[in-house]
Amino acid sequence: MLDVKLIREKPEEVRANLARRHDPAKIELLDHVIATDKEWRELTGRVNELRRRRNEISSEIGRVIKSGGDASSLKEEASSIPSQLKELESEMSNADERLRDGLMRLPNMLHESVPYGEDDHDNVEIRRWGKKPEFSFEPKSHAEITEALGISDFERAAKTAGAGFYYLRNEFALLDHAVQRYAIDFLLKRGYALIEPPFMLRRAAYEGVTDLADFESVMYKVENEDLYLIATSEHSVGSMLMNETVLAEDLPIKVCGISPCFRREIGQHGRYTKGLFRVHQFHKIEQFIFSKPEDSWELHEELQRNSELLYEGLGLHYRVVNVCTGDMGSIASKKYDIECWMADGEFRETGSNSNCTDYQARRLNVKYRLKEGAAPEGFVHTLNNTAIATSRTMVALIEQYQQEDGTIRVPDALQPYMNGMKVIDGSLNPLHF
RNA sequence: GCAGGGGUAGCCAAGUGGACUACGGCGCCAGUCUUGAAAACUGGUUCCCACCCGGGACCAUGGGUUCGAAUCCCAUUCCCUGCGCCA
Repeated sequence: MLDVKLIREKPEEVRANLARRHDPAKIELLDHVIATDKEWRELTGRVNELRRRRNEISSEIGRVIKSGGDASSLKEEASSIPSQLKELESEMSNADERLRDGLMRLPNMLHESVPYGEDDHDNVEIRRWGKKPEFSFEPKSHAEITEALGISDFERAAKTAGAGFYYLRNEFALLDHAVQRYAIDFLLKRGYALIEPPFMLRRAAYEGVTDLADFESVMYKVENEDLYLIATSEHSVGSMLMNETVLAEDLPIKVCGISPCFRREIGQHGRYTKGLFRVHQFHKIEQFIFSKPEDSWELHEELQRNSELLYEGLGLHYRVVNVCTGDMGSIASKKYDIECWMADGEFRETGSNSNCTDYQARRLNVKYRLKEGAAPEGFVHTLNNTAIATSRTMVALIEQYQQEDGTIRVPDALQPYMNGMKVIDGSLNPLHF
């Protein structure tokens, strides 16, 4: 959420920033917010004036009664106020609700280093690591490879849960855990606190961390409960400090969040949906940081280095793109995506690194103070970055490490987490169906 | 799930319809004093509107009763204790 004062004081700055997004609806929304804010302030003034009168008369009544006098004429004068007040207050809270709703839908201010562009084609590649894998044979997709090895079963998952689900078997399930432990150990060594958070959140917490439109297209809701399955541990880790004021000396708070992630992925059918690339559930090791405002841009780069080192440790060929203005979601101020090379020759997103500045913190009301006992200094900044999303990382691993005989080489860094296994060949406790 | 007790500012804590402008203490900020610091004293400490005076809101959250609610009523939520259930 943006600071409404920024919108009041520098509306042209906000408008110019919004214009970079190629989304005229957001400009209209800004105008709506400005008008609603004006309306709200006017109503607030009238309500406060009426309340002042009521308070005056009421305390006068109190004084008269205490001194044994007759307050009935004063009471009569006061009796008309509550109904007037109630009407004005309901107008005011209506305006307040519309203002808040508008503010919750206005996106974050984009950082000046975000490249201008219309959609993901305009994202700017800033780095490429490793070599494109060379094969003496026609490389296959991870779905083909793993089904042939008997370690994945997408068909039966479609039968029992629908498209976008999977049964991972034996080496594949082990690989899922191996990449998680690999990422966890990497972050533990760097001082990140390990947190396994709630896998469901209430709406009030959720609204603080996510774009409201996501509720329609992304979130699974639990029936008859005010609970939503989390789409990433970013959401439950981020909302952990909701309505709290932390000490500056405790910042930055660096967290390694681990959780399953659940996503409906409405409207994504047909977009590279075969196999494990786009699924309704996966595991993710997430990096999350609460920081002082002045530190967030440096920490954004630290998070980026962490992700790249993780992929380099796995020997995966990847590139980094600076996400352009037209491809940016509403929460982040700046975002880097990491894209790994896949067997069809394309680089596809496997992770995403965002500096959300104070946008989430203002929604969640997470502040910091300089000393114990001091008044709050301001809102913290929040950052989040994928460490490893198991599904997509495994797609890249399997497709880049596939061998001509249909087996998959296990990267050195993962072998300790795979009980020393060097090659995945489907021989671990095979299932004959 | 049932029964009882509770939630007051950064922390502790008083307050059961009008003296609440929420007592008091600790912490924190500023000033006075001091070579400097401590102590002492004075003012301040959350949010909103106006920002010059000032006004409004906030006692877990949301409603209600009343001229007036931290205080009374209802719902929700969280914590504690006991019982029940349970991996």
